[in-house]
This record gives sequence, C-alpha cells and structure tokens, in this order.
Amino acid sequence: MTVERRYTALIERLKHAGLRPTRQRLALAKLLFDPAAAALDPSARDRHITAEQLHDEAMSAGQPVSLATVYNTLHQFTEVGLLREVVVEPGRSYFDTNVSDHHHFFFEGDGRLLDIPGEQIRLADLPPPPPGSAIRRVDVIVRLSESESD
Amino acid sequence: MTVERRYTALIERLKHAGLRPTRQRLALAKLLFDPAAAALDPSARDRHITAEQLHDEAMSAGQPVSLATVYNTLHQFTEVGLLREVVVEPGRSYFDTNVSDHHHFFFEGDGRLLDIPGEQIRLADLPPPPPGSAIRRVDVIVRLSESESD
DNA sequence: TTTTTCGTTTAGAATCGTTCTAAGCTGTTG
DNA sequence: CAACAGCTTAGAACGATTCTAAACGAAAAA
Repeated sequence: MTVERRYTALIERLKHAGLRPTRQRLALAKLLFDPAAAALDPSARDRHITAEQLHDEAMSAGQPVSLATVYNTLHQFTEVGLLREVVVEPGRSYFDTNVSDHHHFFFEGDGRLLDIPGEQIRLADLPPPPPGSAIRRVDVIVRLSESESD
Repeated sequence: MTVERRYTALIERLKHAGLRPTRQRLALAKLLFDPAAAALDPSARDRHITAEQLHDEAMSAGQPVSLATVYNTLHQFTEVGLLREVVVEPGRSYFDTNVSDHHHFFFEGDGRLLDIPGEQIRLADLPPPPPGSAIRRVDVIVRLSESESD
C-alpha cells in the first residue's frame, strides 16, 4: 500500500542517517515530513515547529512520546541534517523541515516564520571569515511588524 | 574634570531618552558606553554582553545592582535605541552597544559575536514584505566554526 | 530461539535564563 | 513636608530545555 511504502521510505531515511527507526522516531518523522499523514495541506511542506508543538501533535495523533524524546529527536534530526534549527526569539527554538538554502521572514507580532527561497536574496560582498574559522552558514532574518497602512 | 564631564554626557543621554538618571542606570550606562571607566580597551567600543555578564561587572565594579534591574535597564535601553538585542543562541540574549546598521559573525565554538559593518554586506533582491507587514530590520548572522585547516 | 548488548525512552527532578511580585525606596512636585 | 510616581529589590515563579537513572526494546550474538 501507499501508506506502507511511505513508511518504508521514512524508515530508510532514518537508517541511512544512522538512527534506529524506533516507534517514537518514526511517529515524529511522519508528523514532520509527511504532511498527508499529519492531516495537513500537502503543499505546506515547510514546517516551523517547536518541541512543545510537536509533542502536542504526537499526543493528539495517538502516538504518545515523552517531551524529553521529542527534544532528543529534534536535536538528532538536526545533527544528521534532516532538520535545521532557527533561532529568532530569545527563549524559544524553531525547527525547520526545509533544510535547503533559504532564509526567513519573521512576524514579530505572532512569532510566525515564513521561508524565503535562497535565490530570492543575494548576498554580495560577504566579508572573509576571520582567520582560523570557516563559514558554516549564513542566516538572514527579515523581521516584520504590522504595517501602519493596512 | 574629564570624568565629571563624561558622566554629565551620560546623564544627558539618559534624560534625553526619557529615563531618570538613577545611580543604577548610570552605573550600567558607564559600563556599557564608557570603556575607559570599565577598564576596557577604549578601541573595543562594540560590546556584546549578556545580562548576567553585566551584572557581574557591576558587582565587581563596586556598584551593586540587582539582576532584575539589569534586565529592566537593558530592555529600557533597547526600547529607547541605546542598545540592540541580538538573538543567535536559544536561551541567551546578547545586547549590542553598536546600534548602527550592521551584522554579525557568530563563533559557534565559544559564543562570541563580532560586528560586521553594514556596508560590508550588500543585500540584493530583498523580496517585498508580505502584504500588511513592514520590514523592521534585517539581521544577517554569519555562523562560524573552527576551520579544519587551522 | 534465547541471550546479551547497547542504544533508546521515560517520568520527574533539576537547571537556566528571564520575568514577576509585592514591598520598600527615592526623588520630584505642589 | 505630603503625596505621588517612578525605580529598585529579593526572592518567588516561570517556561523552555536538559539531566538522571531506571526501564525498555531492537537487533546482534550465541
């Protein structure tokens, strides 16, 4: 079945990343990477989610996972490149299912994040990294507020 | 005297921002904006400091200020534009004494921040802000790691 | 199979940075 | 000098995250 096939793909993805496909990790991977299974608009592939949110989703999906495991899993997924951590607000971390080169709009009003495709921002004249260090990543955060005119 | 004159300038700066120049606020302002008084290399004008650090500095400078006041003051200074908050790590806020247009190198190893003058990065093709919102600021964070080749 | 091993999960406690609370101060104004 | 508003404070509270130590489970070895 399609569903079966989908799970197999996720299992392979985890194995390939060196992570044992446990029940918990699979459940979280489904919620993160399989919008259909998560009853989401399939076009909404790029999710920006907090640990707390993912925990809630897992619970209401009938896949109880402890909060500690959610944290562990999010960090492991990030380490192996399945997720990317986005830091925009003090005291709260978002995890982004879009790991391709891109940037973010951040709505200061409601804390929402919106992807900006990488090609849509061109960074010219990046200064060279200080000696002894290498550029790991460049994050551009465009901070938005409600505009007074509408 | 020079020192007297310097304090006067700081007092004026606070008053002008609508903040009563209390003993505590003056002490913190001195540490933040007056490198000489803080026994710092005067060329090191751009400080990236956490509340905890500033609290420690005030204590060891013989100007006891409660941690709550440090937080209050940092936020007030930020509101009136004397400081700028920089968010790069989950669970820790830095306050930047450089409020001009600029960006940051962030050393993932030790959590240090280094300013990149605004002119040194050119952002081309910034996408328009979504309807109903306005761009408040654009933050560029160049994340660095130790380079393997020294 | 069964056993063993070692990674994984867990509840709950602990921790960390930050914010809140409620009381006392301080300093300005009338 | 009375009275008010603003400021500071210690300590409690908070929310997100991490830690702990014990139980569990997947999969390799026997």
